[in-house]
Amino acid sequence: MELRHLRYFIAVAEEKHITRAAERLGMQQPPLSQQIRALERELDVQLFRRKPRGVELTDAGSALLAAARAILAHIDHAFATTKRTARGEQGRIALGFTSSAPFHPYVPRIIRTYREAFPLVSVTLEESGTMELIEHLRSERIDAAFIRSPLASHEGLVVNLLFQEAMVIAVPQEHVLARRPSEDKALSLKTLANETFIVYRRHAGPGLYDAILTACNQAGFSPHIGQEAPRIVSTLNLVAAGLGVSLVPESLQRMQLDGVAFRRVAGAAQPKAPLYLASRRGDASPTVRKFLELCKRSAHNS
Amino acid sequence: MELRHLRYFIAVAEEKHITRAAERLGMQQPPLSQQIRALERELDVQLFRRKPRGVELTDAGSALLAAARAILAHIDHAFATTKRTARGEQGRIALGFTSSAPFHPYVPRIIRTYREAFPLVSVTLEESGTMELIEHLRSERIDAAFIRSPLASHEGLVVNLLFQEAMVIAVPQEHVLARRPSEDKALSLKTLANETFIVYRRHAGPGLYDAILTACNQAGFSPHIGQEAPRIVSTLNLVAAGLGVSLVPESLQRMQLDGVAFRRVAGAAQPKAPLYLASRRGDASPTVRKFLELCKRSAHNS
DNA sequence: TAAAAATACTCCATAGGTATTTTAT
DNA sequence: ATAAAATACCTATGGAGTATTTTTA
Repeated sequence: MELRHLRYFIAVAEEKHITRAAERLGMQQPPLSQQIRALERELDVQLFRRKPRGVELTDAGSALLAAARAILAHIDHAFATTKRTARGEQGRIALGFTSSAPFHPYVPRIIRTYREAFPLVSVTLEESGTMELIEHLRSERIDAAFIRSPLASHEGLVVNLLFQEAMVIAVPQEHVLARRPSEDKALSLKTLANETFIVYRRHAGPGLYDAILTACNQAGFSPHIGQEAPRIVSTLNLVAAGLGVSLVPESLQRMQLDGVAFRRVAGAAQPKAPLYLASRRGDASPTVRKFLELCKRSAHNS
Repeated sequence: MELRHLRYFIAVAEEKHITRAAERLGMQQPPLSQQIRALERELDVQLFRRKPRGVELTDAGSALLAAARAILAHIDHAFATTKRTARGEQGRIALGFTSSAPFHPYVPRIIRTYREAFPLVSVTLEESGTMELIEHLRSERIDAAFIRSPLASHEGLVVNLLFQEAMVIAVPQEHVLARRPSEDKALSLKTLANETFIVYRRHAGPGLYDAILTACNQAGFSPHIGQEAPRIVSTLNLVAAGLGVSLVPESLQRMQLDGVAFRRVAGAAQPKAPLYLASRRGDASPTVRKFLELCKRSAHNS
């Protein structure tokens, strides 16, 4: 059995006339008769009754006609889906986030833009610690992850810098530094030299931890590290509870957390928090490639 | 595109190895490679990544694999349905009845037996007057009808006698004939010579009408015809109302209608009510043919 | 008897086979 | 260096064409 048989069968069934069907198919009557008979012999079923002015479908032929059309439609559909998948227009993509990433305005914007551009791709999102995200990337549980650490050393992964944003000082609302009147709501880092710092756990993702240490060292002091929070957002809860101060990406200000005051860092040397996109090196999935392209384009245009 | 391409594609996708897939397919590697490439060229999609130790599916290939399996299953299913249809095991059949037919015990039994033997055939039933049934047979609204008139003259239809059953006398319960004590509950037809007869309308189906007239004529009188009922069952309602007497198929006794008494016909010459099965001459539908065969077998065994 | 399908045959396109080269790790 | 896929070329099956016969209302 080949699709040819079904195509020929449909033509004959529609024309009720082998000679006319052969014309429509651009062939001669005898080979068409032969193929129809071959189909009937293979199925061991009479599909047409031969009449002196054409042919007519038997009951079995009618049943096959409906099915044959559905089968050809099924094939068309399968081919269209295959092509869309090859163009990255259809499929699945799983994305990971470290907890601070969704606050960066570009990240939700990228996701929204991607979903609008590729509505047939089902997108799943997962929030997790940076190290877990790296592990999930390797195990193909996710396809790309927004993280705050470069971690370029990881074999088989690529990490691209998407954005840099300023870091801001977070202090408890009741803290003396929050009350100090200030024209531009800025504080120099040096004023924090004797404060306790709340940081994001280094082994859960060293990016921000190292950024804070570097900034303090450049400001001329080595910070006193207090509690280490398991997630970036919990850093702010600890600050709100009065356990210390921190330096966090400025986009976290939109959390509107009671008990925390934010202050810009005074001076020219603004500490920066990077946002990276991690993915598998050489990932061949067109879906993922299209997503990475979109992210890089977005980063470039900002 | 031919089914060959899908079959080959599935084999290669499952083996992840063109050479092994070729072995499994009983062919050589180069033609298989060629067919796979032809499929990729036709779809304009890369389905496999060639690796030094075999091949692996691309995303598009995975999408096609699932679809290709579904398509082959679709074809298998279509062929099975076609074969069952050719054997009369699947499809539809529409049956008609004149109103008295369902009371004959063999008729519901035949329908039940048929449905058990051919559970995939959907059976629809319709009750109507004999002439309407004949018309619906011609217009292919129904495929076979149980009627009480031979009507063999109808061009293009075949009418087979299935059963003969005795006719019984129906008299109003309060009628003097119903009260007359009788050993065997029989009455001779002659005792009805002066009664008014309720009959089933001749133009709605002449079978019973003519049977009654013939029986009375043979008994030596010409019956006085009163009201003509539009359906056989309404004949009994008119008898119950005291408007006359009638001769009806004995199976109608199971109606248990208040106000009507039944009496066997005394004597050797029992009038008979026939039950016929009408169908289109040369109906090629295997479904219908199987049903007719079953009916004839049932009639023969009774 | 006439229209259409079936049969008998011929041809050739292409699926499949054989031998070899290229590729990728 | 090696396994596997690709390429080149050849063969032959069978799909399609031509001529004719058979079928049936």
